[in-house]
Amino acid sequence: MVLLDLLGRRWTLRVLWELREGPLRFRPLQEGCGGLSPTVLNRRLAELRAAGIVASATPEGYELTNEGRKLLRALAPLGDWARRWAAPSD
Amino acid sequence: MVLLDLLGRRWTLRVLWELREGPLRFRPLQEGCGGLSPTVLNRRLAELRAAGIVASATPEGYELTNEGRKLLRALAPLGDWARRWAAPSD
DNA sequence: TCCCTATGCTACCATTTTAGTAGCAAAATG
DNA sequence: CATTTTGCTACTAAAATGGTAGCATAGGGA
Repeated sequence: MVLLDLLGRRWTLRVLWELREGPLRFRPLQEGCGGLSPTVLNRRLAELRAAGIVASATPEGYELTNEGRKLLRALAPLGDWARRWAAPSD
Repeated sequence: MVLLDLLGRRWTLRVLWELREGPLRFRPLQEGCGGLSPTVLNRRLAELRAAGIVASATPEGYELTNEGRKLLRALAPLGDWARRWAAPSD
């Protein structure tokens, strides 16, 4: 599972998550991720761009490609699970 | 997303993946993950047990809890996406 | 009993990854 | 020009991971 290797890196999933509602520029994205270092953010962006999941910075900022949006949709059930999981009263 | 923090650690997703078909003992699990160090495997197992996703070693070995199985099902669309993604000819 | 194996797990240290801060070059704005 | 914002890199320290060895316990023969 090459995918697990890519997604199984710190901040990768989080970056995708931050981009779920539209383009973001470098620094807003950085802050959205809780202020991760530009070093790592840039590395993750490079990896995600190489994988065709995130598009290079347009005038609007970084955004998901079509593939990226599909990936995010594939991740949706995970979000549902997480909500129930975070609520121990269920 | 606390979940992203947990899953966004090396080998976490992989460990879940390895346990998808049934219980595994420590060393087989280690080998299934490509020979990751027992240090990290043990840490990941501890985290997953604390999260209620993996059950402590029974006589059969480690296995997913009900929650863990649900999580794996939530991860299934991800696997589908990954297959298409890994095949650029699609 | 003793020996052998397998179990889960920890100690130790080297390597890799990430964090944290500063700062650069290019483009846009005034 | 001066200023701001852009994406991004350099640098060092901290943290995570990798790799190997080994422990304590439990079980199974001889």
